[in-house]
Amino acid sequence: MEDLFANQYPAANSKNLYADIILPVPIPKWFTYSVGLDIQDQIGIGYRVMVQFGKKKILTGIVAKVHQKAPDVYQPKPILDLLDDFPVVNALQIKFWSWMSSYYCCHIGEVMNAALPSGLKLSTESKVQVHPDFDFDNPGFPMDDREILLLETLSKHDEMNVEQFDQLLPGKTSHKIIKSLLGKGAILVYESVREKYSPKTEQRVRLTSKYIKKEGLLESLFEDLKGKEKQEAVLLKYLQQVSVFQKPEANAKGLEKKVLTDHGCSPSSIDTLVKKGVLESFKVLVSRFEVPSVSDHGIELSPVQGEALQQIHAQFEEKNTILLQGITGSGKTEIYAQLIQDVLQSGSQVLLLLPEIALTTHLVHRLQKIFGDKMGVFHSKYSDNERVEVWQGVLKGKYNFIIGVRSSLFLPFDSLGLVIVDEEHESSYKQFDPAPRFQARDAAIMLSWMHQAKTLLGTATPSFESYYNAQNGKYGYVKIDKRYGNAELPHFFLADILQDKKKNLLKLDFTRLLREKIQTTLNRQEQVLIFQNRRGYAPYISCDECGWIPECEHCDVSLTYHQYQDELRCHYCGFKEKVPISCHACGSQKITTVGTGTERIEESLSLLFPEARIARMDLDTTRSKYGYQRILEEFSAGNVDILVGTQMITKGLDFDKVSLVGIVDADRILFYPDFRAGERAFQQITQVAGRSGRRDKTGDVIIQTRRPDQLIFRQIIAGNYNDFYRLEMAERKQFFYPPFVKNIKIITKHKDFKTAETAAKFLKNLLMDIAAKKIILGPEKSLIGKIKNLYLFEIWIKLDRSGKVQQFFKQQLMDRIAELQADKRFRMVRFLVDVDPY
DNA sequence: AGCACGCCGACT
DNA sequence: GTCGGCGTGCTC
Repeated sequence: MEDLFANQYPAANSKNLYADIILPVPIPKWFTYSVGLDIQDQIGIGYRVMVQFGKKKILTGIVAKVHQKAPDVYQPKPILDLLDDFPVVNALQIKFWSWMSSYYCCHIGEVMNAALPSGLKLSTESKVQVHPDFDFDNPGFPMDDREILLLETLSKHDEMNVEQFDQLLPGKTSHKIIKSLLGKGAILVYESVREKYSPKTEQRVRLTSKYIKKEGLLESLFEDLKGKEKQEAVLLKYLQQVSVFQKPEANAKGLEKKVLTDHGCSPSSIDTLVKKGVLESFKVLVSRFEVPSVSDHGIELSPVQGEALQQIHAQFEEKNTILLQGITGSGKTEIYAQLIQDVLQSGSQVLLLLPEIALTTHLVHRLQKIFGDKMGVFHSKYSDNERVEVWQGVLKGKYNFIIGVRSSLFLPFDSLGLVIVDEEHESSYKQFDPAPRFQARDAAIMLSWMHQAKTLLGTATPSFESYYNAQNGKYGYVKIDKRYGNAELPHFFLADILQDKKKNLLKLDFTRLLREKIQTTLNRQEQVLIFQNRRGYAPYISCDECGWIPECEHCDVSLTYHQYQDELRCHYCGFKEKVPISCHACGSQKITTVGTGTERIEESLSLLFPEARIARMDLDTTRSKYGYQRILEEFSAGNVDILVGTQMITKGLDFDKVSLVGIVDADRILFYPDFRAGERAFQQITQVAGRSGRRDKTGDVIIQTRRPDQLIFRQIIAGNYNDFYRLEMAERKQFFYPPFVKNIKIITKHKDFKTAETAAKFLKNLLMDIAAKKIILGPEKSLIGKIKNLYLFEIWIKLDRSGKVQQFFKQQLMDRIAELQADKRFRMVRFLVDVDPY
């Protein structure tokens, strides 16, 4: 197709204004378009524009920069349309995006994709129409059956989109036919933009004003309605719900139609009254969020909390970021609430980041009670329309306090005063796929700095990075080591799995100690949490005769057995298959499950404690929007005695009746081939242990392990973070691990093993030449060597911490990757760059 | 990432 | 012959 806008170039160029546009394409370039005279006065940073990209594609992008520097090698295309009266994105956001793209080595278009709710990203679709000049009886060219079918279908509709034709005709033939018909002038093809966000509306009715203004009219109306019982009922119901004479303004607001129909009024009789001019029907825009009532719950701080708050205020005088280490149950929520209130009163905005799992819990409800409709919630399970509404809410100043998951960093804040990152150690703050592969805690600190705001990192078990920064004075540091109301820390017990096994005391993965403790807890009518960080029934199944293990066809992993659906599943690509009846290698029928997942734990518990009510919380039981909430509510209502779960149960559960926490297999957490394994084990065990015992009760924690001699257990039990930190840090320093170096991981991905490997080797050689203080490890096959039929190789880079070195190296790195991708051997290789990987 | 262009096999 | 495969180059 020819360039439709070729004739517009000269006019658009006459005043030489250009705009750099961020487009949602993964191309590491800026795209400069010319700004037409008609929009030159209006256009600015953050406006959405429509541009032609390539030969026919129309995209919406965001203006990143307006300038007068003409591109010297090409003639820019004009901006087709300015879509907004006000910018949807502010200059600070653009700055934040561009920081993120350069720090995390990705394209700014990818950041934009992550940042904008897709409701704001207008897309175009190709529409097809019969050409107005086309005459069916006299087409002027011979038509085949498919062309006739297509044209006939098309003439029955005003317009159709290309996807509809794909359903009409088999295969991909429709595209071809559309093209040929277009050439013959029988049809028109054009791009149409569609706004995806649709506001929610509500149908309401009200009494027309004449019945209120004119006395007696209503009485005579009832006369007229005699015998028409249904209509009479509608009217009576309305008058009962809305006191139209006492409060005329109430009538103006009307009544939701649904209220009438819910009370048994028929929709048709309502419509009749509307036709008669008695009622009038109208639509109003409503929010998708229920407005919680603000109950003026004051915030009350205990002396310990008050003391911590004082310290925070004092340290914010000098430091921009503070690490608040408060043990589980020390009441960080109240401190947050007080800080938030102070900042809101000064007129600034506040962002509170939470890991996704913690977002449905009581913390949100607590804060909602205090801050009411000033507070917006941004959840990852929200629909796109809901996200747009939160976005608009921030933009219009309806919400000045947002509590949300990591993507809420991208909301259009213009004057943040405080960012709080709760559970700052949580590894889910790191996004891996897709790019941008950002660490939300670190990005929050940057965002905060751009707003000249303060950042508070809260946790019971700090990440090594944050603790290190607190120790060396870069961050402030405040510690609370008393539980709220002086509740005591739980008692820890180590249960030796191997010992019990030898003595035949291990039953279905449970040691005698854990079984006995569960029983006594149940007898006291208290609740139990059982932690097992592995979902499914069993990690894998295996043939007793020859040891054959079913593996995924597309990935380099064994399949996990899920008993509930009686199938084998790949946790990496979602592949499923029926459980084999006999071994594929030797034909034996003796196939048994190996290892233990949450499903199996649930089953074992029901065998060991048949009278107990047991529930399970893991990815499989919480997929739906309110999945977590349902299980948590059941648990907190006391309808469940034992809750089994993965790390999900370590977050935000605050239940008074939990007095026992059991960790089925602590070794699974500890012995993991990763330098952070120790740190993670300390955090996870401490976190889950913190769920045991509240207020006046002291809880118990049972850790089952094969290696009770491990030093880390003693440190966890003593709550001695400091000792643990010191020892672990010495090791990290010795072996060049973060926070002493900056890690960058590069993954090459390709469908051939050899190509993926060679690409990685070539890249490594190129990287060795970069003049920067670094250590390069690999390439090595990834831990999981193949995922979704793509082979994976990894290169690890340990880089000097200085900002200058990092910036230089990253720039070089991206250049070298571009260089390699230009080589046709590696064209199909994907290079993933992961800065500060987990 | 899409998408069009271009050069080779297997069918009416 | 042509239809349709996917290698390769480009997008302001």
